[in-house]
Amino acid sequence: MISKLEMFLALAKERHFGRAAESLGVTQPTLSTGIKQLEAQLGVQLVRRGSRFGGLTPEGQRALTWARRIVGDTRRLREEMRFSREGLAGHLRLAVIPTALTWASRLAAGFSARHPRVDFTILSRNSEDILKMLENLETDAGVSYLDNEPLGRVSTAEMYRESYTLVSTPDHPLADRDEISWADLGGTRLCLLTPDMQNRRIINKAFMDAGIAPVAQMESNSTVVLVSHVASGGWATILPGHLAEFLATGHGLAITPIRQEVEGHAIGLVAPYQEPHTPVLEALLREAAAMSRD
Amino acid sequence: MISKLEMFLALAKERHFGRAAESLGVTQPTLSTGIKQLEAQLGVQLVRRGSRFGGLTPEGQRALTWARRIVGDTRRLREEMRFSREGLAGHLRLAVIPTALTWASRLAAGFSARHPRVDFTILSRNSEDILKMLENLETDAGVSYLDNEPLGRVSTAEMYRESYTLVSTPDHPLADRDEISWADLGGTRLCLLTPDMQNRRIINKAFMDAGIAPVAQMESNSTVVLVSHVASGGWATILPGHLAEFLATGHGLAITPIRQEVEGHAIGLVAPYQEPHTPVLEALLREAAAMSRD
DNA sequence: CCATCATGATAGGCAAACCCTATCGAACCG
DNA sequence: CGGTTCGATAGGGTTTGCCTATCATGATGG
Repeated sequence: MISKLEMFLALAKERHFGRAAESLGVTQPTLSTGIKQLEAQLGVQLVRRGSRFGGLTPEGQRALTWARRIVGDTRRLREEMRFSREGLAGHLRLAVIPTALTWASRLAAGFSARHPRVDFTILSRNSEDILKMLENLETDAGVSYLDNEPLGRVSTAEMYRESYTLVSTPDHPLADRDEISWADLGGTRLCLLTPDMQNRRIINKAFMDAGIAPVAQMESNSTVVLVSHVASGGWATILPGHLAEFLATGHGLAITPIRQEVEGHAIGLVAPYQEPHTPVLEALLREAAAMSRD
Repeated sequence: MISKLEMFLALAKERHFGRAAESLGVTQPTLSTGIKQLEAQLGVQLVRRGSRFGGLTPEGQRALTWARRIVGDTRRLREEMRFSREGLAGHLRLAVIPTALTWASRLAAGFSARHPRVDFTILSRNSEDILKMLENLETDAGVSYLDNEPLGRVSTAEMYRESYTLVSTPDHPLADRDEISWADLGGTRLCLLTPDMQNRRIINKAFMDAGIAPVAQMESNSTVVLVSHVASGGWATILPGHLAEFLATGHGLAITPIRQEVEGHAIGLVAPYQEPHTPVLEALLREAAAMSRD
């Protein structure tokens, strides 16, 4: 039964019988009959079929929600038992927004020091993808904005709050100011994250609130690109303070704080909501919460 | 896998291999190997074994929580698919505190009128048992106090608030008063519910607050017994107003309201918390919430 | 101290389920 | 119309599941 549900999840994700089968390491006929049996057991059609995959039926959509929960909880059960057998050990997958990568790395390093037998995969993703990955069981936890988008059923632990800085070459007209405001940035040639990043949308909003239009003449989904462009001259970018410091050191760049009217957006760990949590997630949430107190 | 988890649930409940097997309709060796396989798959021992069942290990306790969720969600998945196939039809099990039985019956009757193909089992239980039954998947929903005990992870819909009355023979010294207070009941020979019922504990507390000691000379877990004792003469009992009216009519008994200082305890539907709910539970919760507005 | 009982584990055999390879049939594409 | 993609179906070997029968171990009691 559970293996059928896993097949169903794979099919819903891949939207293709062959690829779904391959992703599970079974052949296409196996998956095909598996789905058919699942439909027979539940007594409803889950998948629309023509001569190819035609999407889920409404019942299929509904069943998908339950399947995710059941399969997710089963994996968590297994994981938890493995932990009680081997102690905190295994693999943790983290999906992180680009501007929080240094914090995620600190989080993982700290956790790793305490629990040396846990290893990590850290992926850079935008905040929307992170939520999708949590839903699809493709990541164990995320690091993202906590207060800005509907997060759904998740547990969170705040790690820090963002404040922004202008990163520029020292000869930039604003570079020697102690502090600037968003409005000061009116004519600056900027290099910013792509609009699928929430950070970019926050910056856009800050510009709008200041009554000026954003002028992103160069976009990237990587903060490394932003800073290397700034270093190559003629550009400036806006980054959270901690990240600016990390990336700009050694390149002879100037960092100028931008005045903040309200408290910055909270950033922290996001994990699928469960009662109870597995021991690793519990420990990771504690570790993340501890960082905010430093 | 899921069938193994069901075996594990049955074993945890029965605490006996043979009976657990019987309750599932399999033989004892089947269940025995099933548990053994589950332990092998999870890599931990779940059950302590001597020559007989020796309780769950700590890992087993932990696994039990997950197993309940996984098996419960699987049943809900099946149920929901059945509903999308056949419409609202099937069987709904309700566990109800004795003093709310008439309301539960109204709830079920109203629901039944709207959804004729759903039938009911209504069991009278104390509030503690109701929570246990919800946990063990032995009932689909309960009707109980909402504001008094830790309810755990449940959804609720308030139906009404209790107010108490004295039920007595007309010759009782308090019977002709418009309203009495708890303190007035000092010397009365009372017939009350057993102390495992929360209603009784509430009454005890009311007496304590009024500075008098409860004098229950006759106890029962059935309100029918209470009222029939009152009718047989020489006794009085305390019941929620609605129930007093229902049970006392036709027996020539007097009903005297007891003055209430604060708003009465909320009573309502209690269902396992899930996101999303199954269609039946959704409908039942709506039906229950609607009753409070009448 | 031995006979009996209760309880769970183990062995052997049969049936069902599972998953593979091979193949088919329908839609789509140039 | 020939080629290609995609999912369904058929047949067969292997595995799993469940049953009956039996065994091993403590507890119970005379």
